[in-house]
Amino acid sequence: MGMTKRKEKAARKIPSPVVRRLAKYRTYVNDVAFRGLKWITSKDLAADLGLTNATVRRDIFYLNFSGHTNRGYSIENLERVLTRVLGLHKECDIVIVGAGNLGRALAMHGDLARMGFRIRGIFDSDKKLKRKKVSGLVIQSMNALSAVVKKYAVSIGIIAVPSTAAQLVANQLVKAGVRGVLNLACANLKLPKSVHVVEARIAAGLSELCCCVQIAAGRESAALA
Amino acid sequence: MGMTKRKEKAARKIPSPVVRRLAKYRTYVNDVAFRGLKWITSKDLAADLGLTNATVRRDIFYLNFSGHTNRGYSIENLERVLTRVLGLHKECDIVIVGAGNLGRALAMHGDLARMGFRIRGIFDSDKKLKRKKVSGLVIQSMNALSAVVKKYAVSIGIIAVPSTAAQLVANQLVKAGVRGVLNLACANLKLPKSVHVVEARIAAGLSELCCCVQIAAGRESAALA
DNA sequence: TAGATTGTTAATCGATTAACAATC
DNA sequence: TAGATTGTTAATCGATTAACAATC
Repeated sequence: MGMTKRKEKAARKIPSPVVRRLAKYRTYVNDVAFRGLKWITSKDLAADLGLTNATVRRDIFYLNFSGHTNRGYSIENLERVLTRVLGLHKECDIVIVGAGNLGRALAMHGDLARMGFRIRGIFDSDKKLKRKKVSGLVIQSMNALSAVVKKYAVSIGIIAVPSTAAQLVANQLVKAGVRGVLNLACANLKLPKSVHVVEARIAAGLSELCCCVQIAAGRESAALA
Repeated sequence: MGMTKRKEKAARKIPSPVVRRLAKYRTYVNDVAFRGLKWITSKDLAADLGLTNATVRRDIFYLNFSGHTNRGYSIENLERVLTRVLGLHKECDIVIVGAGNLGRALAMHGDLARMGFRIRGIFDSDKKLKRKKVSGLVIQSMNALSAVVKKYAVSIGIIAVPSTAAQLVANQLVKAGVRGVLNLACANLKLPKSVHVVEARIAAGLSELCCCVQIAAGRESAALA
């Protein structure tokens, strides 16, 4: 294969807790770069993100990226490496299924465009929405999904339909050929292991918070008693 | 205190990976209850959610809830216990900050109302939106936030503003007195440890998927070579 | 009864953290 | 130089899984 030792090292799989933090690091360095900073230490990065400096160095170790003694990491270079590792250095084609409030909100979402996600189509089974426009895109019927996914080699689909329809839509997306799914619905999707699923956890996140604040409240009243 | 041994056991803190799965279990049992099932085994639950039966039993063990040999768990009772543990047995008051597309989409979101989340206010700093209505609620200026949070003892705030404003809004929510924050923006919030933060991970989730599908694609082409 | 399933402990696995030599 | 900081290994911690007695 002619691969150098160095490349082999870089290619080993990054554990998903680390990937999740890398996305945070990228948001962070993006932000501090904008504010004009040039260098960041593992200590400062950790403090700002609520982590330990050991975790930060361990994570960056996966990137096969080097910092400098006494100065830390070059923000510009770290941003470039993180962007590349996360696959954000090239545009990424996505589709949105569901043109209700949530789907339309995402289609119009500035952050996504800024990060290089290109929305190649928005679909809805509701005939009444067909041919209406959202953010420059014409809403299409579900029949058109497969052709669009193939035409643009779309790798990621966003599910923004009611939870009752989520599994059905997920199946259609997978059949059409997407490799990853972002699920905004409150539903447990059952998909082949080859397809990556990320939950946006809106409803589930609120449940979790509800649980946490309840426990916290209980502790407080117990402490007062 | 007169607490029985049993109660003490139930009160011990549930680790957050477990809480996250409990929310999944609840969605699941809610669904199968609707379909008329009465009993579910740890084996079937695990298979449907992509877990091991050991994990399911270990998790339910935290609930201080008993199943039945040979039959598994009563779906009705499990649903009740999960609902209570997650704090969804009583209505939960929330506010939404940001009345853009995303904020309005959430305000109109059926799942949240169905789960017992009561939206007590929607706020935006944009004067042009003031007094407009969303889903029966009048959009209010940020000045009104604190009074509403106090009046209804709101414990959770949803951040649906552009990422540049997220930290500022988070600070305002915490100052107003919320105990938990659901963050829909792509920003790393820095808040007191006493405040629980859950990330909806829309942009971050897409990054993660982008990273995963890219690696998967690389593997495939490597396999072909 | 034999088989299925739970409840619970102990073993395993993986992620985080501590430690520290190397370096500037 | 002394001090700060990285890169990397080893130790620790916590979560998941395996195992199995108890039970129906």
